[in-house]
Amino acid sequence: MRYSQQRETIREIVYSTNTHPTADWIFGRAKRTIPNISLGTVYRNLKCLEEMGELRTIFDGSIARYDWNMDPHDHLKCKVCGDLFDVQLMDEGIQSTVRKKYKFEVDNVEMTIVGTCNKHKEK
Amino acid sequence: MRYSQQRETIREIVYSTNTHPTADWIFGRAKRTIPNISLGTVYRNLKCLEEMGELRTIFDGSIARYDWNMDPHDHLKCKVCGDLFDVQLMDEGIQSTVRKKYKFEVDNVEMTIVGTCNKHKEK
DNA sequence: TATTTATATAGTAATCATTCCTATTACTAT
DNA sequence: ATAGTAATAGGAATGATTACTATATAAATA
Repeated sequence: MRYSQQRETIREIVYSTNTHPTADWIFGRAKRTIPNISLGTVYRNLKCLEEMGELRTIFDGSIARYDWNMDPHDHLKCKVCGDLFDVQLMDEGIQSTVRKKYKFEVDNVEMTIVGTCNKHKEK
Repeated sequence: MRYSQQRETIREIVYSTNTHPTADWIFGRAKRTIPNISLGTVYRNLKCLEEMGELRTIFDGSIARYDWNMDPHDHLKCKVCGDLFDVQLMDEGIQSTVRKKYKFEVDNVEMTIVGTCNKHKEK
C-alpha cells in the first residue's frame, strides 16, 4: 500500500477524537487540511485502515461510525443526546458459554447498551 | 389504528419465520398474497407494529431486520452463512454494573456475537 | 535527476435501503 | 348508503455508501 497524505490525514482525524465519528464528519474535518478531498477517498481509506487494523467500524443504528480503540470494549448509547461512550464490561464467560451451549465459535462480541447518560438527570 | 389487511399480512409473515427477515424479503412474501402491495406500506406497517409492541427492529450491520421475539435475548451472527440465531444470555449483572459504574440508566442491551455456527465445522 | 509504472485521487454517476408525498381507495360510524 | 378519515399504491426524494474513470502522484528505476 502506497503512502498518501489523504490516508494519513484521515487516520489522524479518527485518532484525534473519541466521538466515534461518521464518514461525513471525518470528510468535513479532512477538507480543512485538503480542501478538494473527495468523500469516496474517505470511505476507501477508512476501509483500508480497517483492514490494516488501525480502526474498526461500529454501527449506530444503520449508520457507520469509526473507532480507533481496538481493545475489546462495548458502547453505551444515550438515547437523549445520541453520544456513544466506551465501556469495559467484557465478560470472559460469554465466550465459553456460547461455545458450549450453542456450539458457536466466537470471534467477537458487539454490545451496545441503550439508555440515558448522566448529563440528563431529572431534578 | 384502523384495521388493514396489509398490516395483518405483514404481521403474519414476520411471525411465520425465525430468520429475522429484511423489509425487502417481507415485501416479496407479501406480494404473493397482495400482488400490488407497495414497499412503502411494508415499511410503514413495520414501524406501526414496532410501536404496538408486536415486533422489534434489529440491525445487522447497516440493514434493518425484524424480529417477532420480544423476550430479552441476544443474537449470534454467523460470519460464514450470515444467519442470525436467538440466544438467551441475559446477564442481569450488566444493568446494575453500568448504572453504578457509569451512572447510566439502562433501557436495553443489544448484543450480537459474531463468529461461526456449527454448520461450518472444519473436518 | 529524469523517466517510467502503477496505484491513489477527485469528481461524478450509480446503487441501495429507507422515507416522503399525494391522489386514490376503503374501513367504519352514522 | 354516505361522509369522514385513515391507509394505500406508486413513484419521487433522500441519504449513505460504492463504483467508475480520467488525471495526478508516490516511488521504483535508469
